[in-house]
Amino acid sequence: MLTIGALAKRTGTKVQTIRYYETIGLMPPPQRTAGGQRRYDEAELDRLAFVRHGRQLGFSLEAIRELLDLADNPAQSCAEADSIAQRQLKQVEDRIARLQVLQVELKRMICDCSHHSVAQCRVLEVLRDHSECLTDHDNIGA
Amino acid sequence: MLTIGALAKRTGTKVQTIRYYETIGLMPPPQRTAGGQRRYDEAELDRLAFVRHGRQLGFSLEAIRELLDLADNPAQSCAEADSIAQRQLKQVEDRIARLQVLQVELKRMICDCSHHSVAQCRVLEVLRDHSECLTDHDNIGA
DNA sequence: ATAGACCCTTCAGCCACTAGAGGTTCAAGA
DNA sequence: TCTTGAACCTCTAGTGGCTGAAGGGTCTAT
Repeated sequence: MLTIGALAKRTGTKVQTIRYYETIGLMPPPQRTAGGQRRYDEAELDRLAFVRHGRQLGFSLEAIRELLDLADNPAQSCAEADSIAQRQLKQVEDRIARLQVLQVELKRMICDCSHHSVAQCRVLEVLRDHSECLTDHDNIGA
Repeated sequence: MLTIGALAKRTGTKVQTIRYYETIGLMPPPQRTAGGQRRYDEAELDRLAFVRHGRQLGFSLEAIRELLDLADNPAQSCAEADSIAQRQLKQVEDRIARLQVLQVELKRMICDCSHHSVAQCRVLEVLRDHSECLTDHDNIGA
């Protein structure tokens, strides 16, 4: 039986995060000692590893929840798991594309700016200039 | 004089976001009509455009705040603006690299999984399997 | 028996917004 | 001048995915 700290160490998770997963119902309530401390078994370690690996791949907790449901009912077709992964891949590819646009623009900003005064600083100029704005006004934060 | 709605439209920002920027001190408190509505001029439009462009380039609001301070004091060297942009470029490049790793792994998951039953589903299998875990346990969320 | 490493709950905070409730003001048309 | 209704106002709460801290309790080795 693992303490929460041991489980945390073995999965590369913080203790608080494991408790957080429990409060949102992603991890089941584990056994407790007489004194009220959590004790975990191998099945729970597997489940947490699944969750963490999904997070590393960029899946949202909601997507992971769906995948866990699928894994719990293995009789169905895997088409749904496939489509969740497809959605995720598309998101990742979109993000890469957008970041590459930014990369180009940042490089252009930087290489033109070599320690002149702020007044002619290319970095600030580019940020100020509307005409050099990216046209995509949406989807900022992702 | 622009209403907040007009300003929002011209900068591709939501009205609430502009008010939010004001509460956190990123935008100055604007003039008000007798009835208490906000009215903006061109200088404020420029400032907001600067902020939004910075956001599109992935700068944090804190970084943008620093850049605005620099822009307000144009006598100094631009070395600092440069280094903010350098930091930002490095972050962007890190993100791209990590996303490309995920992209490869997701593609591998998907192309091996063509509508078999969940029991042999590659998507779920990959998520379950420790040995195929990414080694990088940190830096999940970014 | 005691030390101290670990665990518990609860609450607040992070970032960058976004949404909604419930009310007020403005500008254009009749 | 009056009325309509779109746009504005403040305030509060919620999002996702955690993280940190306060103020305690428990477990285990010595």
